[in-house]
Amino acid sequence: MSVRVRFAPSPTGYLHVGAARTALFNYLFANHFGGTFILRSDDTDTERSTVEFQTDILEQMRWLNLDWDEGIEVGGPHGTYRQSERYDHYRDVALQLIEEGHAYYSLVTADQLNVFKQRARNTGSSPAYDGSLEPEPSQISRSMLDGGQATIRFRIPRPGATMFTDLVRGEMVFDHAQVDDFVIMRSDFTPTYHLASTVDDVDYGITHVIRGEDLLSSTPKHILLTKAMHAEPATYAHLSLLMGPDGKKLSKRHGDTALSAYREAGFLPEAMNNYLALLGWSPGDDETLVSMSEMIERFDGTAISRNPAVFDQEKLLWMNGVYIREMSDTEFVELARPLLEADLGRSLTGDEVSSLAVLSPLVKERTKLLSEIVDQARFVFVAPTTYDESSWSKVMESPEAPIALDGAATALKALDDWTTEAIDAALRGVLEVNDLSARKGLQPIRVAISGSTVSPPLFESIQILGKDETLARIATARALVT
RNA sequence: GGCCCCGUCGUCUAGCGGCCUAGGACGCUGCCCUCUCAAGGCAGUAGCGCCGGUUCAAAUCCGGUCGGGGCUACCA
Repeated sequence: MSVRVRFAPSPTGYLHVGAARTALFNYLFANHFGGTFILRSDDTDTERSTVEFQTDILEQMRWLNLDWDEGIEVGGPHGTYRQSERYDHYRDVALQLIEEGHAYYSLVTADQLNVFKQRARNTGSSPAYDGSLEPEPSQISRSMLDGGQATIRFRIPRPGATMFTDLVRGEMVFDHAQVDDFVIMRSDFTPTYHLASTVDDVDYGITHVIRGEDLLSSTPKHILLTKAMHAEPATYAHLSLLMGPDGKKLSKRHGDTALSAYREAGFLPEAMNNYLALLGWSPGDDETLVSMSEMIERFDGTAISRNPAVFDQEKLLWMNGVYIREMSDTEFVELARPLLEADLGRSLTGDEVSSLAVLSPLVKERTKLLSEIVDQARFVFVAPTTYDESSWSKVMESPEAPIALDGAATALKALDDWTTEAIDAALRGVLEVNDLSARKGLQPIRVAISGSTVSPPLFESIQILGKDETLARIATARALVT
């Protein structure tokens, strides 16, 4: 039987990094076994679900290149893959479960349940609702059921226990005394997550359910439901949760959790995938940098870690830098150009695009975030209007500054061969004549042309800038030096 | 409170009874390279939560303990 897995987020929030990792693991697992990766929308929470969130989820999935073979928007043999459009079907299943004695109309109130749970807490017994508060069937009237009061609950067989082998955690046993007679249909006759999700897993032929550990204790419910539907339960794999730097479950207060925020900050999807994969999975052989195809080849679901992982932005940042450095200059220009144009508020001319291409390998080397490119490269396209304050006071107020600037102006003006090598030689000549160290003599020039003591390599920068522009900037800065 | 999961450097992890004086990566520190910043090279820093047991031998197996996390909704 071929592998069929699904990622089934509920559109009640943006796609966050933890969910993205779950999606990734499902994707890798499916592709490793040549199976099918399905994207479904578990949107039974009509109160909190929004199209905005749904759109974000699809957008981020596509950005990460986690292509799904079946599901939302791409279609498949099971309709729209949105639970909100299958309510009739879930009702039929629920009614069938009642008919077969696996479920019942429940009239217990929230208040009664609270008392029940509180008493259980006080006596130290199980707080799982066992159906003991329901009225005698003979006392249930038609009007009670039609009055919108009744929910439908699944009847947990008691005594009993559910056992299953979790792919990452091994043998699991849950005593039914600890499992609630849970609601499968709300009083407004809409299905809950447990029902809809399980019905879909059965209908769609899901073979492996790979999801977060927060659903581990709900698994007995899903297995019992599946069996009540006369189906074979899937194999389950529960992934540990992602934590914030303080060891608490990753949430907004730890900073960005929305994947879109990482995209906007300038992270590459390749880096994101690589980093996320390492959170809870080991490719073996002490390797850290793993391409998507290598991950697919190695990910068979066996090397998944059981312990929770802290989402470490520092390492992600490092990895992003690695991926940026590894990309071709052409790719880099393609990514950098729109960023620069947005910053400048205009299109780049053909000559400017050429300059960017020459500059690319230099900027690429010192970029960890795509968003940093603009600050590094802007000076090539527009002369500094202000100078970085600390840069200026550090080098332009030194006694060497005017000497260096004047020397450079003279030497460069006389230079006809505008190559990096010639510029290098000319400027070093200036250093020698004036007995200046490279540090003392070159930094003023750097500040003059780039506005800062930090910039791409000087000689290359000057070469790209051109003679006229370079001399103009040196003159402008020189006029401000006393 | 009940049930469940987890516990190796600060962080992600390798480790499946002797190969471990515990390996790799990020970070951090120092040195080298160097026109700045990066990148790169080299070196260093730091860990098996604790207690007991099994064994000739335990990070690895068992029990307990402590700590962290999850679930305990007509949310998913």
